[in-house]
Amino acid sequence: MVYDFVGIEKKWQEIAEKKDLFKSDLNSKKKKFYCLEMFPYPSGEGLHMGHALNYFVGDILVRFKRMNNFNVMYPMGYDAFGLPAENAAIKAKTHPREYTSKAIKNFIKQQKMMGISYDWSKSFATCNPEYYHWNQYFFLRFLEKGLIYRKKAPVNWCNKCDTVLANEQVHDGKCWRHEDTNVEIKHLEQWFIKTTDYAEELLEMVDKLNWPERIKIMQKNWIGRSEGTEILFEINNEKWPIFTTRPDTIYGVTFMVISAQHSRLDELVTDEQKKKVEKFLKELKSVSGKDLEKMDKEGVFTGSYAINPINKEKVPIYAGNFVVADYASGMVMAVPAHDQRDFDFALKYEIKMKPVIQPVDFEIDNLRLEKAYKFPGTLINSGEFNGLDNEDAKEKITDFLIKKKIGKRIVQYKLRDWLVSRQRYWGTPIPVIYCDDCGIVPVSEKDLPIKLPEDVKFGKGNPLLSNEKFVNVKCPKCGGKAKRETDTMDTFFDSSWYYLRYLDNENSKEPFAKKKVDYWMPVDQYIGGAEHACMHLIYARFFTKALRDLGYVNFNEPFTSLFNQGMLHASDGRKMSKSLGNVINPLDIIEKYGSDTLRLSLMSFATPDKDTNWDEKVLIGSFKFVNKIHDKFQEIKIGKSDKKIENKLNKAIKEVTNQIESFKYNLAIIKVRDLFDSLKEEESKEVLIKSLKLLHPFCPHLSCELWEKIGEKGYVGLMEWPKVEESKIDENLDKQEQAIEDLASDINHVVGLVKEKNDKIVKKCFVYVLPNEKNNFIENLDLLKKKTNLEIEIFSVNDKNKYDPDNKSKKVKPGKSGIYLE
RNA sequence: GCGGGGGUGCCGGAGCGGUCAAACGGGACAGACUCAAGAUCUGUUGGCUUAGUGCCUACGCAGGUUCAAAUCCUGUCCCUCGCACCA
Repeated sequence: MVYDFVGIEKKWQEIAEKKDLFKSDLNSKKKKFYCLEMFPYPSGEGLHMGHALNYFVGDILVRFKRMNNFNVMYPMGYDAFGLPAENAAIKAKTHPREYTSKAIKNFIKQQKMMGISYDWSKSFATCNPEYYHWNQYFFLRFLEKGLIYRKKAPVNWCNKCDTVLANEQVHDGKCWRHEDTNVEIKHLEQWFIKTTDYAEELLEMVDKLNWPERIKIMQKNWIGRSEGTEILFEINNEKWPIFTTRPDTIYGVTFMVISAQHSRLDELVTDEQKKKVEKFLKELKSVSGKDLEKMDKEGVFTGSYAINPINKEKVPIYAGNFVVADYASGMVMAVPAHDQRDFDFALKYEIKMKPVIQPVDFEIDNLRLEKAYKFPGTLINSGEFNGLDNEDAKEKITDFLIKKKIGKRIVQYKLRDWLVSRQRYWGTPIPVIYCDDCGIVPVSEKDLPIKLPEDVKFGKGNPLLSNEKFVNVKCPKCGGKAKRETDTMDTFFDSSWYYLRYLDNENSKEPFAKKKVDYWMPVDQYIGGAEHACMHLIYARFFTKALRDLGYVNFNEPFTSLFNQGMLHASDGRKMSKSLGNVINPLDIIEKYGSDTLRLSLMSFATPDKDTNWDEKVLIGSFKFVNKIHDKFQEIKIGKSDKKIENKLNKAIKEVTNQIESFKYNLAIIKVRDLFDSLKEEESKEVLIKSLKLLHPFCPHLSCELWEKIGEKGYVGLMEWPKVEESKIDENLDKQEQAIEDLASDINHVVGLVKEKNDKIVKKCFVYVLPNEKNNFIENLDLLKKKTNLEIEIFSVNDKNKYDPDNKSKKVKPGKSGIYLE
């Protein structure tokens, strides 16, 4: 009978939807399990294979958890704001809202066709005012709390996006969305969120998370904690703090470098040097258009000097391209003898070097240095600290500076505050009004949501500026003329708390009811790609902590466990992308083979966390299997099962359970397949029921169909997961099976030899076995015949009437039978 | 440069101290079924050797630890991903 996967899959999808089978239940007595996949960005292209992989990983787990008596929350929504949609809409000459809602409809249709068991009643899209209302609400709360502030700062600007970017959105000096576009530094006044307030906690709690190690490492590196000393250098009678992790080298300072982007650079530039500095800054801009990687360390003398507080030495201050403006104080003390960057710079500009650490194995003082010496040693040229071990000296010198009130111990982080304003249309309007008299005035809460106006002109610059009704408002404080903020929020703001909104998505009074969030949160299993390690996953963690401190939630971390599915590349090993023309659309596969086959294939050809290349061949094995068992169940008789299958079944239950729990779906599928391959034409109802339950997470539609076929009622996916019956697991049965395998393999081997050597065609096989083993072979005679394709006769060695012309029964040992062929 | 992950048979990919010439799938070859094809089922698929044995060579390369290594350690090469002048 033909396996009509299209009809079967549609049938069961409709049943699930009509009966609302996957609805979560706030009042359940069961243990809760909140499973979440990173919500997609609905593009016009529809779902890609990576989405499919992501959702299958989650759906398998969820179906398994439901069957294991968990009250499951499994929602899906759409990260619908954002630049790509805005750009795509402009290109298609349509409105972003229209473009997005079309894309979302398409996504939903595709996700339903995949048979993912979401509770659709929880869904929402972030571009709707019912959602972004609460973005604005939280923005105001943060503003109130001092967690959001506005400042002029050197910010990253992408010319293609026409907007500023957060630090996290700059990869390799390029825009995260435009690999070919260098990010420019602009000095602009922007909104920032004080993520750095939580740097320490974000770092500390990483270790407690059940997340992939590499993600944790990436976050730790991103947060980048380092301990050091802040030292006050005197410049033009003013104290300037600088940060160093090497206070032990302070006597070796021969110059200072201030970042070329430093906001106070001007103060240091003397009139004589002004032209040179300006020239340098100009050149710097043109250089930034080239390859940042190959950029040399360059700089220019500012004309000013700093006084080293420890020895009162006067050292020149340079402006340099290699100093990061917004890390620590944006200026460094340079110790060319012991830091490679400073060394390179000093060499280039012929600045003197002064070694202050004496290595153990050579005389540094008498050597012309070829590179900086960065290793341990003893202090020299360092006044009263001479002779100290340098590690020791770090402490002693810092203590000394503290005592003199010219230094302190501080901790620095690489993590920057989160720049959240964007000069684009398709995002949440920032609820702030600028009044000439009152300054920055937050929009009153009762006026929320500030709706994104539909009527705008797209072109150069922020489209919101084109709607005067939106822009020109009265000041809420004084009633005078005022202008509305036209920047919108970074869409990462939207995705920082969406997991909370699912739990109460229809609430119009508050972002969510605390009671519901208390029950469901934190997310027990989060699933998504690794590309968000240092963006979404940091923002969401930050947001949770901020909400906790504002009293909205009572937990510390949003995502207890995280699973990263591997990257699925095209068959040529390259990224799947439209421009390369190597994209495989999951829908095409589903139409051709069915969603169960796609799921089974994606999950069985490698562990799901491994990066893989797509290969259409992987479908073949799964498709064969699915067809095979479909056919098998058309004929199957319900009756009795033997001990062998019960042994296999129970072992499978045990193993599959463990393997699903550890995401080793590929191995679980092997066991399930082996089990189904072993089912005979007649099996007991119990065996069939349990087997179908094991199959269900991997082939939800087919398992339902076969469930019905064997006369069972209800939905398999809501039945209880089978329990292992240890008493039915019998190692002896495995051994017996192994004995048959071994014998068959021996016979085949010898048949081969005989054929080769004597050119003899074997017709019959006589087997001599120990009396206690004979039964097993007799019982499995058919199997032996099948495997060897021979007539077989079995004799016990003590059988006096046995036919044994070559006396092969002499060879018989326990576990080893004699064979005679003729 | 720093930090992750990885290099396994014709291919994809398990395995992560002994039970490993290495799960499972694909492919190839052979056989059964069939008028025939497909599907299905069975077997074979590193080399030599052998009436079912024994040996050799193998898990990127080179060493080492161990009675024993695909599995542990060291070095090295290659691929891949993330961060990148953070003082």
